[in-house]
Amino acid sequence: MSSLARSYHHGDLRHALIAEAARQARAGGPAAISLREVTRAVGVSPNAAYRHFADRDDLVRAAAAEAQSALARAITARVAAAPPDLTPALASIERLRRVGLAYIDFARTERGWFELAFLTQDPQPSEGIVTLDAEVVAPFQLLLDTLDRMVQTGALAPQRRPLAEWACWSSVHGFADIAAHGPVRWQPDDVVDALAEAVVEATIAGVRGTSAPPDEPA
Amino acid sequence: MSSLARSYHHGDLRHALIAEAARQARAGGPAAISLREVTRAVGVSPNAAYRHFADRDDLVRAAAAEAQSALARAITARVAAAPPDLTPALASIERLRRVGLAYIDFARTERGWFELAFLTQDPQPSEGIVTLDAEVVAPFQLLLDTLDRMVQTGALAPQRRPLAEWACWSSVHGFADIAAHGPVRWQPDDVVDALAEAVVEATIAGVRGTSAPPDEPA
DNA sequence: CATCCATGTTCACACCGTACACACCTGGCC
DNA sequence: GGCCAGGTGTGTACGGTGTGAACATGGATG
Repeated sequence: MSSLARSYHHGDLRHALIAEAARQARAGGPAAISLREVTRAVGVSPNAAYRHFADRDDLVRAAAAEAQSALARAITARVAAAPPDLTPALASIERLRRVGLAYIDFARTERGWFELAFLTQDPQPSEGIVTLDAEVVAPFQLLLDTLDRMVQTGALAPQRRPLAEWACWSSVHGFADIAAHGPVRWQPDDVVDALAEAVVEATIAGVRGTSAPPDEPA
Repeated sequence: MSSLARSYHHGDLRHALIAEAARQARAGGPAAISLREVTRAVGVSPNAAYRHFADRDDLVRAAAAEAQSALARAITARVAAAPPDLTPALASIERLRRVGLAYIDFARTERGWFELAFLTQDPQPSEGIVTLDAEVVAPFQLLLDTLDRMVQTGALAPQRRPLAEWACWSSVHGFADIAAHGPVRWQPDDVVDALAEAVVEATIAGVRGTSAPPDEPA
């Protein structure tokens, strides 16, 4: 029952299907997920998937959760690699910078997962009005925490805290999308890097109310 | 030859197919464009499309151009409706505000076309390095013009002009995408309106470098 | 009138998602 | 131990899709 694999029942088909779906989406995005090909790769008949998912969309959504956590992991890794010898205020600002740059880099290097992670979740929950925090996903929560920490360390004036997450997420997500799908995509990497840095710095300066540097420090 | 329709040759099948494809994408986005259904609606056999497009993707790209010009029209209409009694500097700022809000509104009210307009254009042109302005689409050109006009009227310091288009486009496009696909989508309209306004104002202030509270721990 | 060729048609194929009926294990009952 | 129930995977089938190859048409051109 425990270590006997491949008998007739798979053992943990659900997770195997999700993993394979995520693998396929990595290259071609959500559209590249084929239910038949996923089941084929796992070595099971196409209809076996219907024992674990309502339909193809249901499988894709499960894979999307996987992609979101991959994004969250990329961000936390980059945040953890920050230099340790900073004042609390500067450290919290550095953290925001790293959240933004990691988000953008993820969109560029893992375009398929980025598309997958940002899929429209279909219907609003039956409940009447949804508080935003209710369906917040991990990557967004990381941003909220970071901004809160900036307030604690004095790097962000408390009256600037409200709505700051939208300004930050908008500009970083927007540039990430442009870098992944827009015209910027065909530019050389170092050009995109420079643009990304400029956008993130402008965003940080914008939420803090300090004026952005017109020139780039070498 | 001229007014004889429906004989055997369609007359202007190419444009008819593009129009129908755009019509289908309006509701469900690019994925909702079905080559067979498009040809069916136009009253022609599926493979007739292959006389005018290399494959389905080619048709979708043609429809995407249509969506882009619809976005450009929405923006110019909103810009044209600006109050006429403003100083040049204020008028140019008001114009930037209207470009941003029109972009966001288009994403919310014409989600399918918004997705369609922002499709990844596949391969970079055979030419080595592409200047960005080369493949600039109409909506982006409107933004560039607006920023240039702000410099002319003194509403934007010339040294802040470079890269300003990326800061603006990023945050506005990012919020548009979040409002169209992200969690914000399920919020009541007036909440989204308020957020949109806040994001646009923050973007304008950020680009111009105007903000009140001086708080510099650096 | 004869002919060319762009345009549209027909047939065929492989693939997809999925509904339905059936086959197989496995765990809980007697 | 034997048996039954039900969760899990299979087989078959249907209608949909994009697309290739061969064929038909009919308007423009000699």
